[in-house]
Amino acid sequence: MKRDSRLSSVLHALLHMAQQNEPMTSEQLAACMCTNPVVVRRTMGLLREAGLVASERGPSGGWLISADLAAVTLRDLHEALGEPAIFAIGNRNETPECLVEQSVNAALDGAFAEAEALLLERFAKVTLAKLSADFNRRHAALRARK
Amino acid sequence: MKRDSRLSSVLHALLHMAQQNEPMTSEQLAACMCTNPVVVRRTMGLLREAGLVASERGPSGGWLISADLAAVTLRDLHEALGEPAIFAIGNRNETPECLVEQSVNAALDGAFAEAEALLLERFAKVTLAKLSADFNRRHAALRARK
DNA sequence: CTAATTCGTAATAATTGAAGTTACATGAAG
DNA sequence: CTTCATGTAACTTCAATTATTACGAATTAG
Repeated sequence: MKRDSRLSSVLHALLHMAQQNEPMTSEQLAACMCTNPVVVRRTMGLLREAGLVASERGPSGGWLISADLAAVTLRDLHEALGEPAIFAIGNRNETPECLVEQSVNAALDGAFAEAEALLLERFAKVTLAKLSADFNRRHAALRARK
Repeated sequence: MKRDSRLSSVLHALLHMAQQNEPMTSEQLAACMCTNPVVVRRTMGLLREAGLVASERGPSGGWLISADLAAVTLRDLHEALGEPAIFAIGNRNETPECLVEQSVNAALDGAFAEAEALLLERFAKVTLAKLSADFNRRHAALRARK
């Protein structure tokens, strides 16, 4: 299974955007994320639908953050991306008649549900503002060492 | 990405095997799991390497559980399968030079590590004996209703 | 108005890993 | 020796993300 890295991608993009107040083009974002402008548009388009970013066309256009960094959490981003499947492991058959499989699924589903709940809780506690602050700390630390 | 359902599969197989004390052939197991005998052999082979099951060739051969059901946990099975990736979501780039990406990865990795730890803890608490007992309860309940 | 820029999006291919299939070798039981 | 079953290699299929190509639509500048 290929892992979905869109959450990581959009975070990367948003933090770069947070560092500068001018619109960034899909091309610029694609360059700093080693991907394709079309992929950027597709993914950022989902964030736009959720009201997290805005896009403008034409020269001097591009993408801008349109929400309060302190109010947007990783969970919001996960939801904006359509709540993709979190686990790469799953049941073979979600609606089994076989009683054995029902027992198996019940056991696995319970464990996965707990882990998912924990993950989403953690996501809900991390705001873009915190991540941006974390980045600025790292940046400052690096410059201090030089 | 296709989800890895091998854990679910082997659990299904093991519980069927636990219900009867004779060896079950790959063909029989494949039939009750709607899959292919070769897939069964490949997957069960991993459990054999971990000492959880034994296989015998020739007529009257097949697969047998060779461990104490009360001692084998879901976590053991997960490990026997080679600890496949649990999450379908991940970072784009595991070793980034970009400081922004480092902040992003640190935040995501922490959350995923916590969720994984919880899941594995849960897995470690579920033994095959418990699952088998759970199945027998369901089976008895169904027969009582009829 | 025209040209350049940038997003919007459809359609298609590449990529990745699990699962399925075919084919044949190996070993055990009778 | 024949039959039955596992052991495995090689290959194909399948599902989902990601990448790419191509073109349309909107906006700005001159």
